[in-house]
Amino acid sequence: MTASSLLHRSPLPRTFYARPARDVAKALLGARLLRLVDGQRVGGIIVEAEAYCDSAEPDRACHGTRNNGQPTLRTTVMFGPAGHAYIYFTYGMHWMFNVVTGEPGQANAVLIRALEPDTGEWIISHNRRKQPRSKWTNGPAKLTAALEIDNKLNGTELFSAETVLWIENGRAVLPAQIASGPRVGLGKTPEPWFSKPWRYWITDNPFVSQYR
DNA sequence: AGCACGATTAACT
DNA sequence: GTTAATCGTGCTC
Repeated sequence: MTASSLLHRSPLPRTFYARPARDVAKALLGARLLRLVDGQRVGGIIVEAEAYCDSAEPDRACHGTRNNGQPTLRTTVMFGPAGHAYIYFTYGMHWMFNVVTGEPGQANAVLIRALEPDTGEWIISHNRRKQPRSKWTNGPAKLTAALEIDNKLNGTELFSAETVLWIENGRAVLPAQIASGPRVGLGKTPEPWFSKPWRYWITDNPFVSQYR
């Protein structure tokens, strides 16, 4: 393998993201999330994702619904154009990676919850040392730690030619292999939002997050 | 100005 | 199964 092939990028186009979050979440299963770290590609196959703010009525689980549905310093990117990275800090220590979907002015987004690592695994193993490979990227904050994704990448254009963070075509996933269920970690979110089946994952994939 | 909690994780018992 | 870690955000007073 040559040095130039290591740097090759073929990101999904902006138009891939410009549709409802649930459609994007399902289409992302099997795609490969990649991050350039010290000139090396690091990442894996997306195996679990959740849709937020994808309904006519305000999704009470969605950050974009807070502050009376108006953008804040934190959520501005969510309200912007599709194909950008919305990255936020939570629980005092964790970063979460989302892709912005839909039309500008709406706060649609998809949370990437788990990857099957397949690229630059020596870098992932360093970032996730002390953990077994099965737990390197099987959770939303685990994968950001593994791929060195933090606030410096908030707002990144995932489709630009020079991006250091992008998603490309990966593995084919048939509709029959996609499972769905309620989103994880919604806490006090009221019904019906608590139970909306807007979490999608690849059936039987061992890197899907474990706990509820 | 103060406060409760979060789109979680790892290390406990 | 239970709990500490750790702090920015949005909401209430």
